[in-house]
Amino acid sequence: MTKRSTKDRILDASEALFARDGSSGASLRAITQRAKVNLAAVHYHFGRKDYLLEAVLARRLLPLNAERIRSLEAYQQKAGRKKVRLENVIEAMVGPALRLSRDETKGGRVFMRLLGRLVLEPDARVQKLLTGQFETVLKKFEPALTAALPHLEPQDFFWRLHFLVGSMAHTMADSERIRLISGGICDPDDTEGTIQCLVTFLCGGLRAK
Amino acid sequence: MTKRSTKDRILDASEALFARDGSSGASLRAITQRAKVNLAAVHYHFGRKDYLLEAVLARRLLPLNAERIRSLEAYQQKAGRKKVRLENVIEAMVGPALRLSRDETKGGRVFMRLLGRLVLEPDARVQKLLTGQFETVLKKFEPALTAALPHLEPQDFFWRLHFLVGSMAHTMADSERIRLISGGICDPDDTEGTIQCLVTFLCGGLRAK
DNA sequence: AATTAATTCAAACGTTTGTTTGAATCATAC
DNA sequence: GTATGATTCAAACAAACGTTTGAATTAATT
Repeated sequence: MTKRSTKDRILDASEALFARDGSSGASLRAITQRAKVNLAAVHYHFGRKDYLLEAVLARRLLPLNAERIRSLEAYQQKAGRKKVRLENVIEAMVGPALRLSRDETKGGRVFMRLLGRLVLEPDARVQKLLTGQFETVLKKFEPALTAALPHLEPQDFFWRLHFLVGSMAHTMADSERIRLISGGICDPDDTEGTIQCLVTFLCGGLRAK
Repeated sequence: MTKRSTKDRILDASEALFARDGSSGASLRAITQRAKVNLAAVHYHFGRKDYLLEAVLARRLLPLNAERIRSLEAYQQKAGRKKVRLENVIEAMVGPALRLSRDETKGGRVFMRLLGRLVLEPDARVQKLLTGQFETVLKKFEPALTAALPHLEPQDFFWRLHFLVGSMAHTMADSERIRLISGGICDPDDTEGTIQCLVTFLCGGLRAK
């Protein structure tokens, strides 16, 4: 077991504490203490607390969105000249995110909770990063989505996309509440089952008259 | 124009700044300055910062959930011995919340953004208040929901309820993003249109095979 | 009008915050 | 092995934080 670098240890600890306590609630002292690292190391490697938060975000988000696009392109290749089924488009969109949210070796739940919190944080730099990433993904997905939903007017299209994002974000960010309110009937650790359930729900909603 | 009481001014300012900066990011000094009130007034009226946050929350949440239940009961009365249509059950659930989220005289957008942030905040007291309120509402709605969705297995039932909450919360909390990503096509200020669009989507998702 | 209670106020309390500094330590290359 | 650059470290910085205090002021009651 080779121990992780200072930079990675800081990123891991930041991810956990930003997620738990919020970006202003998590102190650099708590972070460096958890990372077993000197306080000044944060400023040496990342410059400022703000930049640290951005680095935490980018580390997971860029690979995630790359994976989404890769997955969509795989479905498109498999469909050949025919259009991709709605179920597959949606799976390419929410599948990678949900799998990441359940993969503890890559931040998993912790990162998703952080992401959920940051969506509503009005910090300008964070927002720019988030919406920039979202628009990149949307641009890739929009043709496949409109093709699969030809009868949907633009207004309804965008609204339902908005609702989709809400369901997805909530499912990724808050994985334990469902276990509680369902009295143990639902198991958020069953990743593929959750994805299938979510895709069914979303396709039903997207296709609704 | 009779000016509002100290207590109300503090609550209003807290609501705005908690929503904008988070519960730890908003300082009591910023709050009291905005409320044009002495710093110590917060501790005099609310005791501690934590209690202030709870008071902000309770002020809007208790009336909202009362209104939800009242609305459902109105639909039940109108339906007589027949069961209430799914569309109406969902409208009773999301309608009052969305109307509140668009009513600027009652906090409106500001409160909903705060609510969205607090859902992912693990503060024990806040969580207890939130889940307690949610369970009260769910207990009232569950019979009507299962009656309107008789073929749904319990597992799917709870999952879809979870997805519903996500769409609803996201729509209430983040009202301007939709305008941006839709290029102005969608108008979040059209409250009743948004409600109808959301109800349609949710019913489609809930009924999906 | 006098007395009591409720409220507001300026000032200070001790912590904790993000950030900086300059020396000490480590690794690498010559 | 010595010089050079990268990294770590303990210590300190000023600023901002939540909270407390006790006197001043206002409102309510007798």
